[in-house]
Amino acid sequence: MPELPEVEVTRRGLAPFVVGRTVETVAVREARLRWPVPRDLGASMEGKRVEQLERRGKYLLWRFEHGTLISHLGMSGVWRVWPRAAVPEPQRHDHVDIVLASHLIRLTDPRRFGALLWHRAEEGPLASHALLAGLGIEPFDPRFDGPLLHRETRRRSAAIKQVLLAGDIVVGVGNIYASEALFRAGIHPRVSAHRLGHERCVRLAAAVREVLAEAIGVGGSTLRDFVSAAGDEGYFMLEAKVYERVGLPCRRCSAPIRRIVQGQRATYYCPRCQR
DNA sequence: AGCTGGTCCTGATGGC
DNA sequence: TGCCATCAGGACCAGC
Repeated sequence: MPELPEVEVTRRGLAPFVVGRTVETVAVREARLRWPVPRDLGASMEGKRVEQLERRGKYLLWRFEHGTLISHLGMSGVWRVWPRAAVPEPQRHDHVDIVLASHLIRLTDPRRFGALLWHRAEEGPLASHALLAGLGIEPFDPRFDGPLLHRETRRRSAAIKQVLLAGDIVVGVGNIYASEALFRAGIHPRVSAHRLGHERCVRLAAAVREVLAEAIGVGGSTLRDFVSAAGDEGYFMLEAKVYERVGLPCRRCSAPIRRIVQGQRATYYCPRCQR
């Protein structure tokens, strides 16, 4: 399940092969994703140079002068890089190939929760795109801190776990790292967001940043294998303190970790360390 | 077979 | 009454 760290590691892995390169051809062979991949994607990109590869939340943005390829990995999406001399036969869940001079970049997404859309520059600023406009602040933006989190949660009565996941205050916190960040901050996942005091918001903001940064570090250590990653290990995870550890002893206090369901999603926490 | 999950969408609810 | 922000639930999928 790609969370922000996976997307960021993907961005760093792809960038050397993509930025400053010109797209030769695009093949859309399985257009069914969350929304149909535009058939004329090739016409939009072929012969054009990728200026930058950026990330906003969990969206990966291929910036061209005249537009942007907006990509989301959903639940199971992976971008892989192949030398053109060694490209394997397309498989069932291979959706799109982007062919550059020396490498081919392939999007695979079995569950099809991902997205691949084209935004023309003349439509207006990318940040105003419907998918991006409502996103919260980046966790590594220096403006994201405890006071901001405190201010933004005053009107939110929902559980803090679900407010983190909503992504309209801070982006990039998925189901795994929401549990992990709350454990690190010592906050019970069911606490109403607006009940959190200033001090606890300071701790939670720091925990979110730390957990995500450490996870990027873990994924970053695999970057040297990014091209033709033979192991197909698209995802990675920080050593979980609570995630999927129901019944196991808390690594800090040994109390059994609990599993609850919030918004139809699993949450894990330590009943003694988190209040 | 039934359960899982990230995000968008829709429709309901709440506050003013 | 109306509006806006927030909230809850449903839908989308293949793989186990």
